[in-house]
Amino acid sequence: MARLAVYLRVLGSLADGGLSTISSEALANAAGVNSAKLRKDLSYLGSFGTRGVGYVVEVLRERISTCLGVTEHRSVVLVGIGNLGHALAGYGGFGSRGFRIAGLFDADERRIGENISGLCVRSMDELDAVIARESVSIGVIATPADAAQEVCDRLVAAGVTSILNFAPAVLVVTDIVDVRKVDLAVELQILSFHEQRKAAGLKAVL
Amino acid sequence: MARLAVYLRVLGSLADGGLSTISSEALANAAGVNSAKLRKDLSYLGSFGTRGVGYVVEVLRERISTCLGVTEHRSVVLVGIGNLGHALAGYGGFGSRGFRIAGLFDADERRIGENISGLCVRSMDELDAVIARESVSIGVIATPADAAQEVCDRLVAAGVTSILNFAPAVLVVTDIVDVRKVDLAVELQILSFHEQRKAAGLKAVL
DNA sequence: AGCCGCTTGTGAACGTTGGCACAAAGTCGC
DNA sequence: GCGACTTTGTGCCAACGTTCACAAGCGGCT
Ligand SMILES: NC(=O)c1ccc[n+]([C@@H]2O[C@H](COP(=O)([O-])OP(=O)(O)OC[C@H]3O[C@@H](n4cnc5c(N)ncnc54)[C@H](O)[C@@H]3O)[C@@H](O)[C@H]2O)c1
Ligand SMILES: NC(=O)c1ccc[n+]([C@@H]2O[C@H](COP(=O)([O-])OP(=O)(O)OC[C@H]3O[C@@H](n4cnc5c(N)ncnc54)[C@H](O)[C@@H]3O)[C@@H](O)[C@H]2O)c1
Repeated sequence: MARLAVYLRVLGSLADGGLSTISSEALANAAGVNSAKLRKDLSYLGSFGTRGVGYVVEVLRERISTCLGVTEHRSVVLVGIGNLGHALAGYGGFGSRGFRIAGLFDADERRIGENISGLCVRSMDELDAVIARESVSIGVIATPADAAQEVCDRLVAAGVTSILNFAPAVLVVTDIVDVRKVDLAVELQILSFHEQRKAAGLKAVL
Repeated sequence: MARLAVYLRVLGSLADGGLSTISSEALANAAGVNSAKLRKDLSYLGSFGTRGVGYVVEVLRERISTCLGVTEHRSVVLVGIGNLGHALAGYGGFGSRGFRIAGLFDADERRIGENISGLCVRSMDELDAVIARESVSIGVIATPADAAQEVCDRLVAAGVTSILNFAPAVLVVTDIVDVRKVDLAVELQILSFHEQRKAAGLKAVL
């Protein structure tokens, strides 16, 4: 479930706030979901809440972390260090969530060697070696759409089994490989769709 | 439905490729979905495919565009011009999908006046005026998580009714406002979760 | 013109997800 | 120690999304 990750993030802030236990009700509010749904989600991981009190924040965090598999730090490679790639490479949110950037790669010779917050942009030739050496299982694609499938194939061939794709392209992969895509334009169009609906509703009222 | 936007994008490439009609089967493959699902999606917009032939690409594009409300160019404002904000501001994908960036805003005085591909970073003081003047209905938040709710409130107060949030924070809003969030860490954790499952499955086989 | 094959549109079955509501269980106060 | 209150865990149902399967409709071919 996608919501587990959100719970984990909220629990993080709560732990920083010094709270040691929390009820499903409160956590559900903070995460923006129904409390019953939250309890059902947690019940998938086993039952370890204390009735009448709630959940111990630390225990819960650890349990969810284990389930998500972020206890052992996973390595990711980032391919395509353009506009977006730079932002991702410079983003601190990777490390704090249990992910390590094992390498930055780009096809453009001029970018190779560039240093971004401690990491050096590498040539695509080194991709296979780095993936094998650091046993990378996740690849992030931030290249233009035309190159996405090609890069994807290379990543899969090198042993990557999960891909996060920012390019507006549909990737075809073996079914042992998981692909998630983030498409800004799609998100905006969905919002636009709702705007459209709102406007239509308004007209209907008049 | 979120998939309409994907269909539209795929149709765009197909139109560039010179194709004039397409069957649900082919379009479904290109978009990575089931053909029955695609037909059902399209049937929501009315029935205008030709049996035995398929859909006329141009008609379909126009119909979906109208439905998504991207025919009239929508304006968006972008708040928080840091790492990510720069990438977004410099991204060409907005204009080509029917969105116009009406303004870039940041709280940091040092960023104000900065020029990013033809757009000038403005002070937050001008936010309300720009939103009103250009009748902006969509706001994009790329500030740190702490500032997200505050910025969100300002956007809503100024008249924005749809928000795309990149900050890892849960926003609370009136229910006339739509919020979509893009959270990189959550995406990675979901992939990590599947990796975990794969590893567990592997162990079960042994 | 009539038949044939292809493709759409949709009804019905299915699995999944979300939400209510309540019993079980544990804590806190007295 | 006991009762009352709080909160979890879950059974049940409704709604939604997905998939299959097929009849109806259209174009092309003869
Ligand atoms: N910038 C954004 O805000 C944004 C938002 C959403 C989606 N996207 C998408 O993300 C992708 C990247 O966007 P961008 O703005 O960073 O583009 P960009 O052109 O700035 O960067 C693309 C990078 O990919 C590299 N590249 C090209 N072909 C490659 C290959 N075969 N192998 C390895 N590297 C290769 C290029 O050298 C370049 O550095 C695009 O598909 C874009 O549509 C960008
Ligand atoms: N960089 C990434 O790849 C990435 C990926 C996913 C999510 N995010 C999230 O996106 C957000 C921005 O990331 P970033 O890397 O660009 O951070 P950043 O620190 O580089 O940029 C944040 C910008 O927001 C501005 N800002 C701060 N408070 C503000 C306010 N109250 N009003 C207006 N502007 C304000 C700052 O001046 C700064 O320019 C963060 O929440 C981050 O977690 C970033």
